[in-house]
Amino acid sequence: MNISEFAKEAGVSVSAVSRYFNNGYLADDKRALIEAALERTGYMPSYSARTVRSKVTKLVGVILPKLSSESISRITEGISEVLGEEGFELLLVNTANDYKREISSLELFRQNRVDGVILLASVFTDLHRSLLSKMRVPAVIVGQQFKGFNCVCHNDLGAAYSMTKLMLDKGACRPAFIGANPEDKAAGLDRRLGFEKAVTEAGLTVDPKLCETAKFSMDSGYEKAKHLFSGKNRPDCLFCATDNIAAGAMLYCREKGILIPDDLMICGVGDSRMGKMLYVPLSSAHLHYKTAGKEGAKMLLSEMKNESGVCRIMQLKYDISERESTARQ
Amino acid sequence: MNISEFAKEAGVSVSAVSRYFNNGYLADDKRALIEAALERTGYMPSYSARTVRSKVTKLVGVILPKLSSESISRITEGISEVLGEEGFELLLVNTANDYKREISSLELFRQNRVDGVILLASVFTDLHRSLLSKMRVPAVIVGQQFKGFNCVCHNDLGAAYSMTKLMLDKGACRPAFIGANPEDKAAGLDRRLGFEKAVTEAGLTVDPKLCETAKFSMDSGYEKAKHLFSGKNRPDCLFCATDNIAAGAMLYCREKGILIPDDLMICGVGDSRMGKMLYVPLSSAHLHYKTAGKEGAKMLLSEMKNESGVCRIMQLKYDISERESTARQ
DNA sequence: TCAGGATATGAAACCGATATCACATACAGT
DNA sequence: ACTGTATGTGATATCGGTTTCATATCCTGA
Repeated sequence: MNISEFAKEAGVSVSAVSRYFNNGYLADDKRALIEAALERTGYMPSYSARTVRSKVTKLVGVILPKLSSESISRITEGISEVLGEEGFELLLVNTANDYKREISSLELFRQNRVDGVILLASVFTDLHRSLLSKMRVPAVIVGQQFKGFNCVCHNDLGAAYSMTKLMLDKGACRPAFIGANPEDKAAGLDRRLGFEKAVTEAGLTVDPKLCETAKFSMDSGYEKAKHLFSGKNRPDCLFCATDNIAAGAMLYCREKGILIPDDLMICGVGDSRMGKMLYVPLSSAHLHYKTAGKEGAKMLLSEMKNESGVCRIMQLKYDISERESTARQ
Repeated sequence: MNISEFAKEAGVSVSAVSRYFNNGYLADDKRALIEAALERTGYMPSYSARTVRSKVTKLVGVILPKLSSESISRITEGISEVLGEEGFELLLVNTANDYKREISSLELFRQNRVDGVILLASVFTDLHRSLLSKMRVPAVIVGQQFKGFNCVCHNDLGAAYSMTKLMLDKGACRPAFIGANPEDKAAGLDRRLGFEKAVTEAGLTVDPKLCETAKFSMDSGYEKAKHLFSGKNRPDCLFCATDNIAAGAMLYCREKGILIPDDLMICGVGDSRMGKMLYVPLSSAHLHYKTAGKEGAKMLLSEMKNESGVCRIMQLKYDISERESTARQ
């Protein structure tokens, strides 16, 4: 059933029906006629038809590298909360860390499908940049800083620095590092730089043999920890770029009888629910993921309202959650 | 730029452009002309305009009660994987466990916005039923069994039964229970019934004083465990409806020096990543969440292809992950 | 040679809404 | 009485595509 059939059924004009759904001028008697007919027929205006003419989709495209990750799902929750309040729905694309899908989703969103785009991704390339600037709707990047675009990001360098410093201040002198792919500027490169800054500032040198690059998984953390402890120079503290990596490393320590924090202090980033529950509660940098999602959504909303054109960058603060894994005297 | 402007720019007819994007008959020379103009202009056909006429949205609505939950994000990942392969996008609604938003989303999806709907919800009412049957597109429910509709669900009763039996078989004789809201048929009622079945079969009786109802959170598990241990009749084994609840209970035990598994065996349901990493690794029923999502998506796909009209129910099996928390001799 | 299918084409109707327009009425202020 | 503003109305153009239709050409096999 379309609007003209429905209008006939209700005994009003097509325009009246359209006005009913769009808060235009409408007399009460017509309103009642329409409501009665609505009861009888269950008519619903077609979303795409109204979008063709009005150009308003009330939809925001969200591109994610993964779904079942605590940090990402928290960010998404923040996004969904803020946009939901404003009547926006989410068109979600899970790229499964596939570069091609990231690109093809950005292409997809050029078909006037969405009023705005929020992009979470780990590695940014020139192709991203070119597609983002071709975009006809506002876009916000969450979790990474990408020059020339609207961003909400964390202070990854600071967080890594503080956590490493925390351990060095307690007397550790052979710091080890398990990080992520340095092409990922936030979780990979910046956290590495933060670690290195703290080590250097403490008057120590970064031992390349005590630095590993892992994937974002517990298994990978376990393997890299094994590798770290196979060398001669045994570390006495370990900074991991994520809590998951740290959890894997701790699993290895538990198996091998390496005592935490006595033999090895260890900390992560992200302050996951799991970290608090490990056999030794994990010290971690608390990043405000949900806030990042919320702020990203707010930034997008304001971009969608006025075409400010000014590019904004927001960096969120972090907190230090100190627990037993670094509780050495 | 619209299709007729673009057609003029490319030097072909509007029909030719439409055919180019829809694999109709088209001569190679026109194809080349169009591709060249595409390079020059970056033209993209409007999604909503094509949807008005063709009725195909290539979109599936997914209604979730929450985003940042491991089980739900796993299900969603399964859904997204299968539908993504078939070229569908997800229109995601996070209801934040708000009953009204569940209903309003179902309303939303009646505007010809999606080709199908997947619904995850905890509590089902007559209103859900009535809206689902008014739906003009196929729908599949994941995680609950709801008579008369397509469902993919877990064997919650069996899982709870097996986990409880596991502990009783090891000699426990004062079984306790921390469950979820019984209006949630799957995680609340069925898991309770499974617990009760195992207890009764073992020749024991269910002690109401050893049965609590918690929320789906660690904090709530902690509180309910405290309450359980405040009574005179101390339990020697504890079945929790979720791993999160179990983790909270274990936290309490750790604080109070209640030894696991010696003083208290404990197990959960869901086999979360966290459960394996707790200070005593948690025994749990492994539910195949991602598979549930995948199967739900496949079921929806087949419904969207042919209007079978037959209602199907698929119940997935579960596995038992036995770990130290029930390792009593 | 001719029937008939596959390929190819562009004009025009159509999808189901909203926006515009010209116009009607009621009522307040001058 | 006259003007201006807010409210209310329905016919119709319009949004940007797809589908239909009438028609043309090429090739194959009988």
